[in-house]
Amino acid sequence: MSASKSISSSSEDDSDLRRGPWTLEEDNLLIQYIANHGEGSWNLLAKCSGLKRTGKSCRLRWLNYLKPDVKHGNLTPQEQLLILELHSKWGNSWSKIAQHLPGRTDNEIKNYWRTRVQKHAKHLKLNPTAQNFKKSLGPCMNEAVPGLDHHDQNSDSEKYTASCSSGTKNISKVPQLHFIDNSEDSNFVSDCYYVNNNVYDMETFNLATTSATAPEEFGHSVGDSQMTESNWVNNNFAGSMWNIDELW
DNA sequence: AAGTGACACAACCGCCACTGT
DNA sequence: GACAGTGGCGGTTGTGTCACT
Repeated sequence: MSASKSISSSSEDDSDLRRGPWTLEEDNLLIQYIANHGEGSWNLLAKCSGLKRTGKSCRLRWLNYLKPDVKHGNLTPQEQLLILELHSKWGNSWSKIAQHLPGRTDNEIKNYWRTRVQKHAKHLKLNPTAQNFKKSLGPCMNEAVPGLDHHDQNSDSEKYTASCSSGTKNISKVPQLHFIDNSEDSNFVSDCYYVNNNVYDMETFNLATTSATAPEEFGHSVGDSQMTESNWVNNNFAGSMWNIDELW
């Protein structure tokens, strides 16, 4: 957008646009502008702020990275579980899922799903979108969620304890759901989730714990008898089962 | 120590829905 | 009612970093 460019054609406007990673300077410009004028009107923002970016790009940068309440850093086990739950419920409606994970963006969740969950599902020779995968997740996940809305409203701060923590990119150091490929580890039955010594059967999602943990140990009261074993997902599972040291 | 492969993340693209004119 | 513009969403790709050989 140099002054020397007096000839303005649409193609030239396009070529004048910056792409690729944002610089610190651009970030500051965007932050400053939004601080003064607020969010929204992204195209106008893009024009008036002096940024050589599209409105879309500005919006994306702000929402996914610069916005103050955006959490950076690793997804907590609770968040990971929630994503699994919500995805089993809503599919790839990332923005919808993101609404239930304060501070997390749809982009981040989408990335998480694609890079980890989907990949591991592939290793398991399951299509996460396929019927059997959903089926295996669905019943217990759906059952595990009844309090979901209510969680969202009441316990955000306690449930979502994600911190920005390290800021390092070494995600693998964080406790995560482990999807063990049985082709590599013959100790595991096929189609199982393996989480912290517990094996979760993909077919029924029964808890076949190797640590002799009875379902009732999760200390929940389940009104619905058919979901007794599955409710670990939503209750103490996340809170008590995850132990970084044990996992690593 | 160097090279290679895998992984995670940021950003872009295209499409769709909504709103205002 | 039709059209144009804008914003939002989901899918995809490119790049940088890390781990392993």
